Amino acid sequence: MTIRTPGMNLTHSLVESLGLAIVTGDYQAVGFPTEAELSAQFAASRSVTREAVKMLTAKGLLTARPRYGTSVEPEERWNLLDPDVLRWLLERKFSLRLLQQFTEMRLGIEPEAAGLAAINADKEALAEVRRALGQMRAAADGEGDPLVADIAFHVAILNATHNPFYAELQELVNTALRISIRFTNRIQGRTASILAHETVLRAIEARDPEAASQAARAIIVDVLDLIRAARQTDTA
Amino acid sequence: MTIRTPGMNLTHSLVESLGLAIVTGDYQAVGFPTEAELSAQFAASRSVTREAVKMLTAKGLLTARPRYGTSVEPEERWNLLDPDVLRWLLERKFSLRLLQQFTEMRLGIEPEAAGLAAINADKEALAEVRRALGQMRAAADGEGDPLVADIAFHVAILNATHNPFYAELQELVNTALRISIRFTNRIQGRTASILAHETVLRAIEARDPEAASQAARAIIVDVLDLIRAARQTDTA
DNA sequence: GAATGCGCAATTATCATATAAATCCGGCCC
DNA sequence: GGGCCGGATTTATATGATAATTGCGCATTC
Repeated sequence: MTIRTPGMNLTHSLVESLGLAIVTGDYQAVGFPTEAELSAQFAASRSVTREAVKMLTAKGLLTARPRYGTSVEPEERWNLLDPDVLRWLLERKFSLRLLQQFTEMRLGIEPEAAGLAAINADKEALAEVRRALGQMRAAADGEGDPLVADIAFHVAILNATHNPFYAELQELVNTALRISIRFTNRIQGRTASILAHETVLRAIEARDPEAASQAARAIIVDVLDLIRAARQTDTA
Repeated sequence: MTIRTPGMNLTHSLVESLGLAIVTGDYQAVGFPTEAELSAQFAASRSVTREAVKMLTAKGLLTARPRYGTSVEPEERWNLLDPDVLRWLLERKFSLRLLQQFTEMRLGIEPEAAGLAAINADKEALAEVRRALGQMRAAADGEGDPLVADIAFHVAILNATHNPFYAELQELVNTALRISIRFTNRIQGRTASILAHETVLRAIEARDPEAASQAARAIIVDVLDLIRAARQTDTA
């Protein structure tokens, strides 16, 4: 617990613990501990407790009012796209429903990003995408982690858009892919289709937004169908 | 300055001032004031200053280390999709480039959302979309604010997806639309095309994702072309 | 008996001060 | 020249006190 981790001070560790607990649903909407209780519980001073609560407030997870106390905000107010909140969401129990929602989001983002990349990508950005594809090929031959390579490919495309809002979604795609691949591997020994990824790259290189978009979309639709099928049999 | 605004305490007001200043670029990467300087500058105690800095840290705008001081994070680390950060971005000087990036983002989000809405929308969500379209029609006859109605329409579709990640982007779409419409009105007396919006609604009602997606896309592509044309003449 | 206003109490908000920890910088030692 | 050490600066944490906010119960009034 008291491991000395650089950049991991007491406040930060409180934020992590509380954030994870809140997202997991450990606290009901009412009855969140008071400052005094939290301080006692974590053996921290009120300053630290208050600063941690403020950080969680900034992420939309908490709200505090005098006399009333601190309480968990309804889920609609959470900043789901905040990297921390997203990570906490991932670290809690696996959920097919959540994975589907992640993936539906990717379906909006990535095809359009690929199209935009076909328009905007410069030499360096293109090189990065190529490098990631190379890593995927190497991983297929047993050299390197296929998961890392796959993620690098998708992230490289987001960056190639040169649009900061798409770049912002790296975290989401990263998260979605990690649990996605964990899931698809469980279903079948499927490895990421290198051919499909190569098609995306070729379209971007050819400066063909429409084709890039279609190719990227195909990859995700494939995954989404798997997930929907799995949910069907789960609930059936 | 000391207006008693509910839910607008000293810490919050500090967060607003600093957040806006940072996003506007008033502070260079190095040379951000120390806690002591900030406290003096805003006539607040160190606790308040520290808590404000923590909230901005939680949004990715700042970072603090002992001895080194507090400094502004590079723009890539900002949580651009945080509602507050987004709002500060809007409140700073108008920029065609930023508007284009907002709109490119909408191009990823909204068509897919419309498609998803065609699959998932329930009675209530559909009614909300219809209601917004009604408001747009009324506004065209001079009854009510057309901007509000237009935004309500787009937001209603995001909610109709029943996917919390799309719902999360209400703020972005809201922001983008507000400056977008301010801009398009400046270019020409164009009012939002009710026909185009109606096409989206009909497709959703018909449970036709493909058509809904296409129709939503058409609306945004239209705006994007305007913006790109304007940027062309600006830089030419 | 119901509505209204008042005051108590609980909780966060703010302030003030003190101490600890981290780390940059300069100088010293080898 | 390079590594080690100490001082100084800044944030991190602790602590205690006071102010502001507001839910809730009680009394008061009609």
